[in-house]
Amino acid sequence: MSATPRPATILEVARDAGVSKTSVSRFYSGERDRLSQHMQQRIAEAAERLGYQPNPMARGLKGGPSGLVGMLVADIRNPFSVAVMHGVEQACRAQGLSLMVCNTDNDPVLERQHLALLTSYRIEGLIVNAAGRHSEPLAELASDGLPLVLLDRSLEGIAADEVGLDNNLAIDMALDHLTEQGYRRVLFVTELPTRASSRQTRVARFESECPERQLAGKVLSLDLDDTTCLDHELSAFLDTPDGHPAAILCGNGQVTLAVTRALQARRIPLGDTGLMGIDELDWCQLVTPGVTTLAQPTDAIGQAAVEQLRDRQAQPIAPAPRHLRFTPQLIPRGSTRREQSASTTDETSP
Amino acid sequence: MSATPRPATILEVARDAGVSKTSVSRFYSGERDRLSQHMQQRIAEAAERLGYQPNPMARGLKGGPSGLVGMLVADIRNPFSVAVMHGVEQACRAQGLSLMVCNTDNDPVLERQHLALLTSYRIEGLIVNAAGRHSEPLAELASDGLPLVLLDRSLEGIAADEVGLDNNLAIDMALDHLTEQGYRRVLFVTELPTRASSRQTRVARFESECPERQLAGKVLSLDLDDTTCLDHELSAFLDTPDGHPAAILCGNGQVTLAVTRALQARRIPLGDTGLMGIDELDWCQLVTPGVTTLAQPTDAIGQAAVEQLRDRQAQPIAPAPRHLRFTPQLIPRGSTRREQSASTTDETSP
DNA sequence: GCCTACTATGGGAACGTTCCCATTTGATAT
DNA sequence: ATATCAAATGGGAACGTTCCCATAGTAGGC
Repeated sequence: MSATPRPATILEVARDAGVSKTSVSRFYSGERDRLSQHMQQRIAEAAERLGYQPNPMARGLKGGPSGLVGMLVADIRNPFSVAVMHGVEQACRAQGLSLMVCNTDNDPVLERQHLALLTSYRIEGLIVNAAGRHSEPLAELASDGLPLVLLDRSLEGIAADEVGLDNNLAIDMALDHLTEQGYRRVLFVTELPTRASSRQTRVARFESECPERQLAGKVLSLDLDDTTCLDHELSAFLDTPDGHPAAILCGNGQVTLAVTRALQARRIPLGDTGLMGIDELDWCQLVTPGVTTLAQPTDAIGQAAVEQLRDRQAQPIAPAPRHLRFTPQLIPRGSTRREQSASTTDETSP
Repeated sequence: MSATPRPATILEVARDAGVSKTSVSRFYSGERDRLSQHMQQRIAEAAERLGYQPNPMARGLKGGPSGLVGMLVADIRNPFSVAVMHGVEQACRAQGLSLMVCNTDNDPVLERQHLALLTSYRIEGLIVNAAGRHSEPLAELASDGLPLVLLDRSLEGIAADEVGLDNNLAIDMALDHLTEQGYRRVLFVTELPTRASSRQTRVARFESECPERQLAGKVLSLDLDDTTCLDHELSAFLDTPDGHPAAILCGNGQVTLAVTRALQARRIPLGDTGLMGIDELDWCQLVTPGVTTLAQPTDAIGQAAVEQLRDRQAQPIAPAPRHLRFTPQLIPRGSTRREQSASTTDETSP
């Protein structure tokens, strides 16, 4: 109905309090200790009266700190990303920072566009969960000195802090668990590893560790949109029993979902054929015997990312990139318990 | 390493092109038709050369259009919210708008805070999926003339556009389906309806429609954190068989998750006891016979929200609030198919 | 030829901050 | 006393835009 009533400005507060705008500015720029008690009180009162709130636009124009942190998420519909984002949010809140999240939908063009938006808003740091192995604009930003944290992957030619799962450890834990449960053949299903370094790391570790454990390991990397391929490869793997119990290890939540669907479509009971996934999901305990997972400490990861940003900001001269690797938590469930499917009773007795 | 190289300004472009900054400004403010062809070309070239990009801060300061749309999400971990958000994003992109999303975590204080941030960035419209029934700051914003769209709920004392599910229709469809499948007793489980109007609408419709269909309806509203309450009430409902087949209707995805967990903990097979949920989720087809759902057209809802915003922006004088109600899609699955377990009316089987 | 009207351009004052540089105190050291 | 210094405050020039209001030219109507 009415036109927007212009919010109070610093000048009005200053007039109302009978002081200079500089003092009010100081009051709001964390230089309160330079002001006398008396002045602080008068400013606080005037500001309260007028409902004053600093205008970040004007602040940003002049080059002051924006209190803004940007976050680039490759796929907002990935529960892992959302969970980490939640951790990031909490940490930002605790630090008095505001978070601006952009979803790139795995599209480099969008990424570029959002990056432009974020930088134009003078973000003080950027947390990236990007697609791809390489990003020109990101590299540029990093070399311009913008504090940067890479989530769950590294990017070629960018020396930035990295926060994520300890991928080697995760694979080791998964293989240990599967070995313990008596599986001797493992199929590692992952999305295209060319798209993310963490996937590559996992694949590499898987390939080097399987022999160590006398496991017959095989890697299947695919585009999740192509479901026929998954079906086909799954059949190929499962239809050559060779007497050894087989298990499938899924590289992330999306894969776990796709594989579980495929298995269910072929009416393959879980447990007998082992199933294990990286990333814990809502439904993992719901689908029949439960799906064993390696849960990532998403909150901790998000929080650590913000902390890294702050550290780097505080440093006058950029320190060497640090890599933080978190330990996953094994949540064992029925999908990797063989004894329950009593058909194959073997060496291990209760 | 190096200090951030200051991006080019409008003045530099103007100098480089040998024109005035006003002309450059016009070039970027959608007034190109006021410029001669020759001038347009020169500006375009100079801008290209210098990699110029308008600074939205400075633009926002002066009061120009920000091209920004804000979105307030009550709970980012709710897949429904994320799905709608995705639709909103797409629509914004198509319109050349930027989206700024804030998660309020169902906290009024946070909501207030984020609202302040968004308004300070001069958003041109706001899409709200808020917690609570009433919001002072929101009401204020709305009466100040900010285009506002309420997602999936209305707010007391706010006359804004609303976009969401046709709740009455949804309840009708659910009850029709359950009746058809032969269920005669229905428990409607919902989160606290005091928190959202859409929940209240659904409850009201449920209560008025059950008698019409000769259904024995009962409403259970609860705080999802309190799992013991759910267990207890579920027992009470299911342990008084009275001979009539019973079903549970879940008010949203979170409830469906909680109820499914509870049922599974008590080893109650689905289908025999009916289960149906509003909101489609990843796992609904995975958990054993499949969970019947009413899927919301989330993309369409998100897109409609942005469209509403644009419409309202275009209108010089605020039109009467419009309410857009979408039709859900019934996805029937095993959890509401009785005949399959019709052989045994026995409830406690291994 | 002169007034008006319109088109294409440019100058400069905002917008609300921050921050550099005063200026005004009062205290302390010489 | 005077010089020095720190603490407390204020004035005013940026920051990069937009937009109001000139200023030229150019055309048409009388």
